[in-house]
Amino acid sequence: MVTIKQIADLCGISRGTVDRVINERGNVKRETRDLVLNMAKELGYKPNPAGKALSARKHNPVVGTLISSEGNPFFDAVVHGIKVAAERYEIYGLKVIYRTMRGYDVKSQLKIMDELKTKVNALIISPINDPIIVKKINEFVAAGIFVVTLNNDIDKSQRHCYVGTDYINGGETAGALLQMIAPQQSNIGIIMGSSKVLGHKQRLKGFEKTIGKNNGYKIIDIKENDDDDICSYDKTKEMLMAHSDINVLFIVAAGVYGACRAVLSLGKQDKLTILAFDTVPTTVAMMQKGLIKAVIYQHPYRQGQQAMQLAFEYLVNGIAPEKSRYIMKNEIKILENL
Amino acid sequence: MVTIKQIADLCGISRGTVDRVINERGNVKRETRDLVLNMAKELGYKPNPAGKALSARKHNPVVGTLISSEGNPFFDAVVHGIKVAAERYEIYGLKVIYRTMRGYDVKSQLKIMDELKTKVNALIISPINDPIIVKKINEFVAAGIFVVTLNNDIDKSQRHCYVGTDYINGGETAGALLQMIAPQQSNIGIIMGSSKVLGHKQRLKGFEKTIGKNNGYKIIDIKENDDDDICSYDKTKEMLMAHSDINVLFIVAAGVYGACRAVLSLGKQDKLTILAFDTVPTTVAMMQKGLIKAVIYQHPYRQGQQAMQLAFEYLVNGIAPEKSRYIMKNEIKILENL
DNA sequence: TTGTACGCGTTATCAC
DNA sequence: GTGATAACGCGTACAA
Repeated sequence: MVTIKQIADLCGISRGTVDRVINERGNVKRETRDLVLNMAKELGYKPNPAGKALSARKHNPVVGTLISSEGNPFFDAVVHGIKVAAERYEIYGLKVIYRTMRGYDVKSQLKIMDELKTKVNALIISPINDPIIVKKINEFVAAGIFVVTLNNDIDKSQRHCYVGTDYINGGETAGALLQMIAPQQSNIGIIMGSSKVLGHKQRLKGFEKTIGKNNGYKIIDIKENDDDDICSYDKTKEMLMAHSDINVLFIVAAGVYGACRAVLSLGKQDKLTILAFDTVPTTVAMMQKGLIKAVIYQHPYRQGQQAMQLAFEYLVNGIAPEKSRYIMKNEIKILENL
Repeated sequence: MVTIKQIADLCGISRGTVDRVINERGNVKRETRDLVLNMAKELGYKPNPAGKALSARKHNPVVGTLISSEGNPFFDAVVHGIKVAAERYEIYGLKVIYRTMRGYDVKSQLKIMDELKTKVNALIISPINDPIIVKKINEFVAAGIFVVTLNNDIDKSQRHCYVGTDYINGGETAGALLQMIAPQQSNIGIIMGSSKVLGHKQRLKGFEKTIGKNNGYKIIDIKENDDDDICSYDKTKEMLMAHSDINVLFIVAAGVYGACRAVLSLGKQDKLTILAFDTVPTTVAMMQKGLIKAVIYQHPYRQGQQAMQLAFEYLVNGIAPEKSRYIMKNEIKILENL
C-alpha cells in the first residue's frame, strides 16, 4: 500500500506538497504537480480512510436528516436504520441533527431546510417532488453540502445520490405476483396513496403495464386515500359497496390498516385477495389474520443505513459515492419470511 | 468523544497505563486498574476504530477463505461479495488468501485448513458438518484465530460467528409460497441435494411441516441428486415417469438445471409448478422460459460481504461481532424482482 | 509497576 | 512555492 510519504520520498519533495497536489489546494508548480500526479497514478495511490477519519475529527462533521416520518410508520424502520448507523459512526466524531415533518407541505420542508443549511455538512432528505425543493437542494450542493435523497428521488436535482427503490419495478412485481396468487378472473380495486407522490404513480404504472397483458384481469376502480387510514377506510368501503364484483384489492401505499378494516366491516375478508406494500406493524397484524396474503417490501432499514453510510464515507473518509443511485430490491414477503 | 489520553489525564496517570488496563495486559496496580476502569465506564469510553486501524497496519492482518465453491455456481455470488469487500479493505492493509474446494470431502477440507492455519489471523469457511472439522475449528479459535462459518454453520463448534440463512425457515417459506401458487390438489415430487448436508435436511423439514397442514398436498416421492446436474436429470426423469400424477416439483438445493431439462425432455413443462432455490444463471434462464415460477433467495452476495466485514472489523478495528449469528432472510424471487 | 516516545497516514499551520 | 512540524487516537517497545 502506497502512502503520501512514499510518493513524497520518490519525488524528492515533502508530504505537504504532495498533499496540496492530491487535494487540489493549488500553490504548486506545474512540473511538481505533474510529477506527483504521474507518480500517484503509477503507484495506484489510494488515500487511507483511517488516516482521513482521524484527521477529519477536527472538522466536526455534521449530518442533517429531514424525513417526512410523522404519522407514517413506514419511516420508522428507515429512521431506525439511520440511527443505528449514526451511533456506529459517533465514535468518529460524526454528529447528526434529526428533523422530521408531517405530510407533503413544501413550505414546511423549505423552512426546515433553511434552518439546517448553516449547520450541516451533509443532508439526508426524503424530498417532496417540487421544483422549489429542487432549487433548494441545488443551493445546498452549491454550498458544498453533500446531499442524499432517501426513499424518493428528485431526478432533475444535483443531489449526490439517491437511496431507495425502483417504484415502477415495485408495481411490476406486484402485478406479476398477483397473477400467481389471485383467481384467473380478477376484478381489481385499487387504493392509491396520493397522485401527487411520484412513486405512487410509478407503482401504478408498473402494475397496469404488467396486468394489462392478462385478459382475465380488469381494474374496476381507483381511489386515493391521501395516505390516511380514516380516509382509506371510507374510500375502500365506498368502493367495495359500489362494486360487489371486486375480488382483488391492491393497496399502493399507506392506509393499509384502514382499508383492511373496511374489508372486515363488510365481512368480505374471505372473498378478497389483498396485496399491499411494506411491513408496518398494522399490516403485519393483518397478514397474521390472513387478510393480506403478501406485501412488497422495500428494505426500509437498509435504506436508512445506506444513506447514513454514504454521508459518513463522504465526510469522514473522504470517499465519494460510487453510484448515483443505490437501489434496493422490491422483495416479496409473506407471513413466513417476514 | 472520550479518548485514552483524556482518561489518563483525569486519572493523573499516563496513557500507557490506561492502555494496559483497557487491553488487559496486566502489570497494573489493583487501585489504578479499578480507577481507570471506573473512569472509562463513567465516561463511556469506546476506542476509535480509525486509530486502531492505523496502528493495526503493522500486524499485517491476513484473512483466509475456504469455500466449497468449485462446481457450485451458487457460491459465485458469495465469493464475489467476499472479494468486493476485501478490495475495499485492502487499503487498510488487510490481506486475503483464497482457497476453494469441490464437494464435501472432509480430508480435503482438513488439509487446506492445516495449510492455512499458520498463515492467517482470521478464517472464513463454509464448513463440512463433521466432528473432525468441529475439532479443527476449535483448534483455530484456541490459537487466537477469528473464525466465521459461512452459509453453513457448525453449531457445536466455538466459531465466533455464523453468516447465512435459517434453513428451516427457508423450507417453511417455500411450503407456504407453494400453497399460494400451486393447484389446490398438489402431488409433490421432491429433488433433494444431499441428505448428508444439514441445511438440505432442514429445508425439507420446514417444508414438510408447513404443507403437512394442508390435506390437498401430498409428497409422492423424494430423490437425492447429490447436487449434480446429470444425476439430477436422471433422477427427475425417473421420478416423473414413475409418477405421472406429480404436478409440483420442489428442488431443494443444486441441480436445478438438470431437473428442468428432464421436465423439458418429457414435455411436461406446462403441467408442473416448479419451485427451487437460488438465482444462479441457469436457474434464471429457466425462469425466463417460464419453467420455474419462483425461487427462494438467500442473499449470497450479502453473505460474503458480511463475513468479510466481520473479519475486517475484528482484525483491523478491534471490534468483536455483536451477534453470534448473522441471519439473512429467505426472500421470494420471481422474474420481475430478480 | 509506571511513564515516555515513536509510528501508523492524513491534514492544517506556520515559516521560509 | 515549498518544507517542516504538530495533531488526530491507538498500540507498543523500551526506559525508568
